[in-house]
Amino acid sequence: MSHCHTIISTLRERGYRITPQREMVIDIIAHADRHLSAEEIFSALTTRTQATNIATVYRTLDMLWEEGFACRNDLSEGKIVYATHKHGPHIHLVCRFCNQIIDADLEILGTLGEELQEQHKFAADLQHLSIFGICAQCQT
Amino acid sequence: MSHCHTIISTLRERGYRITPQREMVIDIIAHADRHLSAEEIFSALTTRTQATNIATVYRTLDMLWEEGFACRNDLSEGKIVYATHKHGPHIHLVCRFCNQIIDADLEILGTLGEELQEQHKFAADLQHLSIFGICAQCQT
DNA sequence: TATGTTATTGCGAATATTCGCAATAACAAG
DNA sequence: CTTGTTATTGCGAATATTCGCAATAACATA
Repeated sequence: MSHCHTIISTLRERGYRITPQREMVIDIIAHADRHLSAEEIFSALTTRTQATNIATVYRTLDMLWEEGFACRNDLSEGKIVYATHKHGPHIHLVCRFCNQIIDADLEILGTLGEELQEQHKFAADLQHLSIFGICAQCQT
Repeated sequence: MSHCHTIISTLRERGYRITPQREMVIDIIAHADRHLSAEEIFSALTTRTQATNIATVYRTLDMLWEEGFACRNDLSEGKIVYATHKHGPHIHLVCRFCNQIIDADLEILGTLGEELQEQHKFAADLQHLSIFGICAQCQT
């Protein structure tokens, strides 16, 4: 089953209604090779259908983010960008210069989740974690 | 030397000009007991002076964030909030329900910084790290 | 398949954030 | 203290994001 269909059937199981708009938004960000802004997603959407609206795009993206299927990064350049979590949970290394996103395995965090729970009674959602910094190419 | 003055003199050393507006914004967020939105900071500012503007507030907050003196969190509730890093670098545990921010010591991350450098050649800026999740009170 | 419930959409308005540019003011140097 | 350079401000416009509400449509049930 493709990545899109996995997301869609999971959403259905969780009680969400699957609308064409939601399917198309999921399809667009799942097949993008980089993070997209809401405006970019909206304009990709309008090439497929006129029955759409930017507010719906924002709502869908928020929902996907809350359900753990998209990441959401304020790159401090006037907009927020979105992408799907393609291959299961992982953390995002966001380059401040080129805005490239590198995926890293969750296990690099070691016992961080347990430690936060022990020391601060905090249930961390590490699947949403984005770490800002500078990537290899931009360190020159 | 107070926390505000430390920030201000460091900014001056780094070549920034210190304006009354900047001093007041720093003072406001440094003495707040929680994260403030730009609008809240702006209205606190207008009680002190009329010579001010919301765009300047945003620009000052961005600058403080870039220089590592403020954190900046998209709480996904329609606005971004800001606060100073009061007692040296630390990470922020942000509760998704009550928006409370808990400070945690950087050392809880262990060797994460080194590992990211080794495995991904990524120079992580861990002083800006915010981890979302659910705090103790909201876990009931 | 037809129907009822209610989540979701589209729209327009409200709010939040950034941008461009001319005027101002911080501060280094004389 | 005065002057020159130029970073910073204030303003208004542009853009980005959210909100309220009536109309629509997804889907469970019969």
